[in-house]
Amino acid sequence: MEDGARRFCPGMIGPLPAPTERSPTPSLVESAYAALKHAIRTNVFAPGYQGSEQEIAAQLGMSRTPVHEAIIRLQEEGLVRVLPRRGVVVCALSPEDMREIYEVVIALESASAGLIAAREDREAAAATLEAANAEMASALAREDLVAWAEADERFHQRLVEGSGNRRLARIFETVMDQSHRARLLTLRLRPKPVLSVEEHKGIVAAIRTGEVAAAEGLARAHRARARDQLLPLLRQLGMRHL
Amino acid sequence: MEDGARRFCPGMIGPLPAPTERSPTPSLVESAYAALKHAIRTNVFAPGYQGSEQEIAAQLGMSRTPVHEAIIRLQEEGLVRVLPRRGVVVCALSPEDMREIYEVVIALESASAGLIAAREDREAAAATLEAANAEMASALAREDLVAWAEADERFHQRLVEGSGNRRLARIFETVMDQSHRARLLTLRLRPKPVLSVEEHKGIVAAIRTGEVAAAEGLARAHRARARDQLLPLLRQLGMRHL
DNA sequence: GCGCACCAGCTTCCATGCAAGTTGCCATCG
DNA sequence: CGATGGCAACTTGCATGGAAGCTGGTGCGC
Repeated sequence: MEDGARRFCPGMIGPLPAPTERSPTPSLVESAYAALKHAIRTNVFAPGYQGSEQEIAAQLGMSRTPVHEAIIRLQEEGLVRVLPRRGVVVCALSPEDMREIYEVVIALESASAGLIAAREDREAAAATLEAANAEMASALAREDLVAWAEADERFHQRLVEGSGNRRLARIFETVMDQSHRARLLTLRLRPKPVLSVEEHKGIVAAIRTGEVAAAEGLARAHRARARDQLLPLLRQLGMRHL
Repeated sequence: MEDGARRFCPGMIGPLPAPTERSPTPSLVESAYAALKHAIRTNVFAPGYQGSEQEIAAQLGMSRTPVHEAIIRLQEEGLVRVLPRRGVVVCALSPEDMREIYEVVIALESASAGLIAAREDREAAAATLEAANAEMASALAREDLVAWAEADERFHQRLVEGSGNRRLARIFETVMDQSHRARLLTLRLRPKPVLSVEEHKGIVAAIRTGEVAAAEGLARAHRARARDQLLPLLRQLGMRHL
């Protein structure tokens, strides 16, 4: 931040989060990965953005190698694509992509809800879900859409983490990373999400009573409704991608 | 294979598939990735195997860089782990891991079966599924367990590909790669898989008639039974991992 | 005999250089 | 004026060398 000569250009990632901090030696690859992912998630690198590793490396103050390796990871996660000898581009999402993502999310979340409902210690998970849901209600009452979205993300994150299945949670996280931008951008285009809190309550209730099938069904219905609300909106807006 | 001077050593991957072939320039990274993945899947690199990039690079006849990048991809897929400054080790699977994998597979496959059953062109998918199932029956009649396993893999692969959801199929493939070894090694320990063909027929029938819920339920039940057959076996054998 | 500090060897991490391939511009020709 | 050939700039692919760090063994002290 204090590196005087550095000019801000469109698409600037900024220097490394904390170059001089005493963290447990995060490797440069790790830093580049985190910075790039953050830049993509927050739309600093918009979909379709095309840049060279050289240029990104310069912005991050490191050489091409760690940037190259970070990009390989991001490509594996479906966030960017490397065009050989042409540069790296940030992947855009078509409505078709969003449909795919919703189908995967529905499968994972409903399975997770069922798994939690079948656990002995389901009450603990239910409590943390309820807390996140309360934050959503509070944010909605304050008309704070950003806080609502963050709490909603927390609710769903805890829903999959509560399953006790790390693989499932990791896959979910990857898919959600892909669609983060889309949710962010449509946040203010959608009708106010008043139904979510109630539907979440239903899921939590089914988990509490150990009704596996009900928990699965409600989790699925919740996402299906959200999908049916979002997809027509995207198509209607003629969003070819993003 | 004919490259005379090359000696076979334990854990030898073999030289690149076809060093002089006129393929459309598969990059060295791609070659290394494919070779390593194959070596892991076929147990040439057994779980727990620990080696250095240098050594692998020498076996593949390339420098460290492409090997390093291939390993990053494999790590992202959960097949290996890089211990900084210590080398790379092939991940082992605990019974716990297998439980996780089955849960994810059940979620993805049942969703996929439902999606196919809801498609207009479900008959085409049903036909290819039926063909794979016939190969399974034939192999079983010949007592050819390896052929049976290959056909079974094809059936399930087509089941997820038929969903028309590329992300779902890719995730499924990654998870199946992780568990390929385990299936391979327990193939001869399990009772003969006589039920599979019949259960597959049930799934295909439900798809044909467009019974979404039935297709989902049967796909789930099929994998759940396989899991309940395999997991106790693994624990019973005291398999701490693999 | 036992424990601890040190050191040698090995490993990945990262920077850099060269090579190969693609793009787009520009001069040249029809 | 339009089309085409070639060249220059820029890109990633890959090799290699130095730096930093972990491990395991060795020798010293107790």
